[in-house]
Amino acid sequence: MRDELITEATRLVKSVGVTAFSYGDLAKQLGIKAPSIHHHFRVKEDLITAVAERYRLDFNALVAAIPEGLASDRLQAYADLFATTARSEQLCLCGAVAAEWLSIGEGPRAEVERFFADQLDWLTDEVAAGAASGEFRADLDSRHVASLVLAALEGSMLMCRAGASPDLAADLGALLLTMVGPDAE
Amino acid sequence: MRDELITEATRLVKSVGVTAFSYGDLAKQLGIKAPSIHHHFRVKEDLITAVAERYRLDFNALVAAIPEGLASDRLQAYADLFATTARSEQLCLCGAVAAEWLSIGEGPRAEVERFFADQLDWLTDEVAAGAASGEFRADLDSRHVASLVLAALEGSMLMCRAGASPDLAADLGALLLTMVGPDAE
DNA sequence: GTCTATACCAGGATAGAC
DNA sequence: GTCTATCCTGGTATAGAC
Repeated sequence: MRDELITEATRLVKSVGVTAFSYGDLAKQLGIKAPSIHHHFRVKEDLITAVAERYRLDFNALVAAIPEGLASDRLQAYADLFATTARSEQLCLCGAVAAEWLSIGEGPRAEVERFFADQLDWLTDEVAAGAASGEFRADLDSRHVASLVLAALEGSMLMCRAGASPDLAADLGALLLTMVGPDAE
Repeated sequence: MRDELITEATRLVKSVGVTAFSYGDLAKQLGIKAPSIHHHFRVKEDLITAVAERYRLDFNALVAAIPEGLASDRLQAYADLFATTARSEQLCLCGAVAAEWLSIGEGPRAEVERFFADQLDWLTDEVAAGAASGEFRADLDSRHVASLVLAALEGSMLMCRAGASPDLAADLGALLLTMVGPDAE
């Protein structure tokens, strides 16, 4: 049941946001009563913290499962992870939580910071590897490029809700690969 | 007073989000009582709509005031508009509203869509002009590049709250200019 | 145009029975 | 581990006086 609560809460946060979802919503979805949730998560902040932690771990597992190969293929696969979320009209969980930064507690904040740090680390390594192998242009700072990729993917999910194509995240991934490729011009 | 309400509500939404701010918070800041606000905005959705509309118009005015010159200078000035917001630990108002898309009404949604459409139109023209003049590489689709710029700037504000440098938005602007420049390699 | 008073509802959280 | 009952708080909104 604890797992199911986290799963459903994750879906709700990605859809409506942290403040806007209630224990009542969550209980209704799972066929239990709201106070029962307090047995598993004493206060709402504990639940959000657990949600963010599991999201980070699950996401890292998905990233780790990206097959070896060209850096460009791996980065496109990475962008597609976000594109999947965007197509379902949801946000990256950590993006949604970050948007309400001042309304959440310390626990969730620490998890979200860790999520972004993990993503930047992975992307930085990947971009650096592509540059080292000659697959990408070598005159750019890897960590800056990594930040650009992550920021663009997070932002694209916001824009998907406000009229942009559901394929925006995937398209931006492809465009970024063109731009970092050595065949500019 | 109506103007002051919109000004203060804008600040609150950019800081804590739409759902998390109340008429009570707003009233306290302005030294009046919460019910007085209903005289100016019958329901909260009306206020959010007005906030989003004014933000869009004001932002468009700032963009229109960017001096003529090189496309790269103009784009960097554009990025700096977002960087200013990021440095104050706030979000783009429309990014914040978009993050709570399912909790807001039709009025605010329409305004936010118009905001993003306006930004994409301006950026697309600017990128196309830079490409036409030889300032930027010409093999990229202007509208895609425009989407990338906007998504990256919106995303960078989220990341600023979660540990990223306050200068991230400005840095990404500079990086994007390097990447679209004709001097790749 | 702002106030007080108030209605009304919803959310978070606790206590204690089963 | 889930329930019912309950408390408290805070939020939106209305009515009507000033």
